[in-house]
Amino acid sequence: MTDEMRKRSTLREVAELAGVSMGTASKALNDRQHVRASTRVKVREAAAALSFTPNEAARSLIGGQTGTVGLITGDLEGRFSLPILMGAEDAFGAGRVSVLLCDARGDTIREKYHLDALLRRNVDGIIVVGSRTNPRPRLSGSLPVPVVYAYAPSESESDVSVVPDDTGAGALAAEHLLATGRRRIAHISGDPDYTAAHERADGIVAVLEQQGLSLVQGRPLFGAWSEHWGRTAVTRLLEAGDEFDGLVCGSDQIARGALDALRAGGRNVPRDVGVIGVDNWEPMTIGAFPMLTSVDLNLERLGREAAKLLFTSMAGPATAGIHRVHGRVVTREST
Amino acid sequence: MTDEMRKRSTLREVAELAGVSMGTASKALNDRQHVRASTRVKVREAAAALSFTPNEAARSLIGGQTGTVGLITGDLEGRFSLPILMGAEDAFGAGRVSVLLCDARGDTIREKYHLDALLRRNVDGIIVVGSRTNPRPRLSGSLPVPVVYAYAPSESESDVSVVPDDTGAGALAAEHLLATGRRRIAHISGDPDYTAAHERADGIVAVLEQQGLSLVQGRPLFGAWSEHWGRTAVTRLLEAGDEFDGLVCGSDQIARGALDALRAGGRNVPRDVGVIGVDNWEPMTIGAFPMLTSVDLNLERLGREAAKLLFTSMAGPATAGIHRVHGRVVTREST
DNA sequence: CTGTTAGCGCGTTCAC
DNA sequence: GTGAACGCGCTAACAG
Repeated sequence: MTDEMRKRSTLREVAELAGVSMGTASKALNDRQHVRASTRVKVREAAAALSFTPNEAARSLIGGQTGTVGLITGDLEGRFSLPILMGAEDAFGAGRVSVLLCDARGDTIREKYHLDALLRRNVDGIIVVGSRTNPRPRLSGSLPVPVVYAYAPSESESDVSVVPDDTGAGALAAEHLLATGRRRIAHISGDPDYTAAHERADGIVAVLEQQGLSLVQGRPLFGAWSEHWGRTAVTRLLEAGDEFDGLVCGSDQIARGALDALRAGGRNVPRDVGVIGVDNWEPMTIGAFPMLTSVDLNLERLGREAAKLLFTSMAGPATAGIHRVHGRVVTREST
Repeated sequence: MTDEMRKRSTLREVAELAGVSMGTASKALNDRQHVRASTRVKVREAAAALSFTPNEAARSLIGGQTGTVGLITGDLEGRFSLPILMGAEDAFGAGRVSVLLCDARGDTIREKYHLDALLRRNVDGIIVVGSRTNPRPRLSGSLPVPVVYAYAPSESESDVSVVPDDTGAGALAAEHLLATGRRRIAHISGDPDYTAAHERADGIVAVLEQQGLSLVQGRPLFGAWSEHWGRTAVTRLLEAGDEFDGLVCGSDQIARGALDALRAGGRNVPRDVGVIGVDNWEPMTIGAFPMLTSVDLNLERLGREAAKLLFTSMAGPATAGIHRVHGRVVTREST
């Protein structure tokens, strides 16, 4: 661009400017012993004058570690990857570790491609983020670095995986509705191809059964993770005439549609029906009218957990298997 | 973890296994000349057997380039950063360049911190993504690598910036409403601290004036980028009794709130009022009822543009100043 | 065509 | 307390 294309300065230049040898300069800058205080100051000043930044490539060539981890995601929107990224930065301590983010777009070929790029760059570890919680095939080949699977667990039990506790999330939602006095509870969820849809439903049903209750219509209504489906499903429920006073929606988007249809059907939320969603996706929950109660899956925590597990895996073996991160209910106006 | 902790193999090992020297092995693997075909095959096989991946750190130590760019974002949600990330991957060719993503969370201290980390890692270039289109201070210091500012332009004209064409977006929205026969057009927008709010309004007003028209109520209603504000503002408009048949909303979220309030006020969309938003954020637009027409700011294109500009900056000076990326109207049911 | 050598920038021995 | 020498893994230039 302009004047800013200052060439990067090297340790040798710093040493020359300070009038010492490279070895001394190195020690001075890295806070090592056997350097006189006055020399240290001289070197530091020289480094500052040249705005010297050590070359990580050279450094990692020696140490074998790069201070870099790879994050391969299949999650286009970043709804899951970004909290995980932020969690990773938190867990590692910002600056100490940098994150290489690759978007595989759910494509195995691209995934392999990015994996190669990450290995060439000698990442110290890899986090693989899925776009749904269905188990996924492990990364192919035997890798020279630890891998942690986040959101979508690996099919292999010997891998380390961190997933949201979807069964628990369903249970939390059901318990919350029961606690607010609802007894006739319906459940609308998304695409039945998603493991999460079934697990959340299982969690709900288990809680209801403990109270001798069952779902309105006897089963969940599966469809799609969309507002449209939320409207359609509620309309059907209303037409069927099965009265209900509590509604668990498989996602906040479904819940938004449900709120619309309930209002259109003359039902007041929360007076006539309590509604709870899952995800606690704020643009959806805060924007809703009334504001939507939702189960937060604690994805940032999931991200931090994944980062911590990767961190321990980098030192030695970490506990293999599936780690579950619990959610929490965020209460708003709809219940 | 388990057996997979295979040590990384080096070129020397490949060379030994293939029974050649390192130099030859290097040439063979890098498709360089002066290697017999049979030798090349032998080396390749050895490399495959050891699942050898070249060490980029060593390679970049020689070439001075790391094949890595930094992306510093202040955009928490990733609404802008991720399209830009994907655009960058597209533009560079996936795998050739990897992206280090840092989240500065709008904090100057963190930004400086991450900048340092990126420089230590010898990135070939940096893209800075803002969370709003207001001009922002340039990265401090004279940097040894090119920088491109995306979404939020640099305050300095001598930097390279890429921003959405907000004035144009407003104009597109107004033109679209006029084209569908609306004449009495109101405009609800977000936080007036955002440059984007004013520019979009300017674009709308300019188009209306060309037709001898002006905004209902004579000026835009500024507030917040929320559904709540959309509802409030429309309610006020309806109460004021100023009739309108077209409504430009500064964001899709505002538009969602507006749709709700219009329905509550007995107005049919699109029959009585045509509504158009900005962002084309699909969870919002597709989920709306009726589905929302919106101006797409073409952020992926903005991302690709930023990546291309960075790419050219890496070779030589690129055109300084602010580059604007035009939006487009995505027509749905609300107009 | 293939092998040998030097050196990228840095940290870490060792001698001094 | 300081400096010189070696090597991390790789490529480039030259020698054979």
